[in-house]
Amino acid sequence: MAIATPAELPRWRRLEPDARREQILECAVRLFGERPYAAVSTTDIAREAGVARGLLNHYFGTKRDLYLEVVRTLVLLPDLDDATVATGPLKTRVQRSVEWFLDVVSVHAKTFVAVTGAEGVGDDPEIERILAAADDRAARKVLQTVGLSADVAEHRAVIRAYGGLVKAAVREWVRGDTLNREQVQLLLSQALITIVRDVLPEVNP
Amino acid sequence: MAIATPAELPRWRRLEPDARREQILECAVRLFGERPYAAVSTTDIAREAGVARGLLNHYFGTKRDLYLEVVRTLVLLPDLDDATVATGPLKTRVQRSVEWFLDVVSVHAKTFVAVTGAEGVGDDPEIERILAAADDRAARKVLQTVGLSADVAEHRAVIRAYGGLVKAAVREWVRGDTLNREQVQLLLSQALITIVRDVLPEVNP
DNA sequence: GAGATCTGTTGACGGGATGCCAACAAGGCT
DNA sequence: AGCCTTGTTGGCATCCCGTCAACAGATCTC
Repeated sequence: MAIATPAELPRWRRLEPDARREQILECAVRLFGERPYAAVSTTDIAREAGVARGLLNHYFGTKRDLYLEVVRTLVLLPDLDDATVATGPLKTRVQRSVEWFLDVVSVHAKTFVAVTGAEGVGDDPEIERILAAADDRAARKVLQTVGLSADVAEHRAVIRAYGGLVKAAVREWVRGDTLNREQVQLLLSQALITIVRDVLPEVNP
Repeated sequence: MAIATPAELPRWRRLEPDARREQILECAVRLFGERPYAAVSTTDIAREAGVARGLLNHYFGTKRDLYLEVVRTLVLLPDLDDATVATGPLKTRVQRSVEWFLDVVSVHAKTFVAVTGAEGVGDDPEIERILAAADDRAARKVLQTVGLSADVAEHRAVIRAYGGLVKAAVREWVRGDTLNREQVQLLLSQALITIVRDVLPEVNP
């Protein structure tokens, strides 16, 4: 027996602002993760969330603002476990640090590649800023892990550049065809060791 | 004596398809190099080229197609001079190669950073493909310069990853605040030396 | 439980950008 | 001079986005 149909049932449900915002954001993350920015319309996101298009603007401002929120959500990396803050010789610390990072990445591999990948013409200062902040945070962690101060701006800059190597290497790996994890680990470890040993001491003002 | 003014002078000049195409492409390169994709309208490009908007579609198809053409144009790097194909010890060859590269980059610095800059979420397969091809070309050049075969897929993959380091480092430099050219050169040289010496031999199948 | 109130949500409007295409005209040919 | 080729224009139809006034769930009051 079917449930009795009420004469009037609500056409839409009311949600707490935080809940609604979260729900919309989730849909946006999914869609922006699948297709390029321009290929995702606010109509798509609204439909996906089962919501009027105008509501996106109400909660996030412009489409671009929503997009920035998505990026901010995706670039967050979990903090380094205290357990993995290594002691011992440089080589050991570096290797363990790289291992930890690859572990983390391998979980969110697809998303990670999507976020750090896709380089194209048309610098977007705002996005640049967000990613730069994330890179700087990562650089501080790396310096801390290998036992150096994170307060030297030049050192952080070098490590941020090293981050470019990390991303590119992970992309080669996750894309699944060209390098395997061991090879990536070797590359990243050797490079970081050289940087800490031979480069950082020279860029110190 | 001034030239006699004809009663009617042409409202527009006819150009050879190639010439017109080239002219439009130049304007597109300039604008896309300055602002993000979405912030450049076809109207802007058309106005800049002194041409009707519809002509862009006639020559390039969609705005996106024009954009891809711009990317293709920008990622081309001049070939390595034969003169700079170094002989001598590895260290010398590497350093000269890095120097050459930085020279090239410093000319197109602004554009280079714009092209290789991070766009953010939303992998664009087409652009990915174009940039990957360019990276692979660059990787072959590097391998050739340091005197190795470019036929080992794993080696090219490692060097493509190295390209990530190069781009990130150049960005730190060109952005003008964090690293200077000497520091970048040191970083890139040391890293490449380590890669050639300690990494490539290990990833050989 | 009926009405007042609050506010989350809708739907339509205006501005702007894009792709398309038929008509137009510049420049060469006969 | 008139014709022909085809590079070029300009307007139309469509879609996307931001705004905002009006609507209607949900809650409170009496």
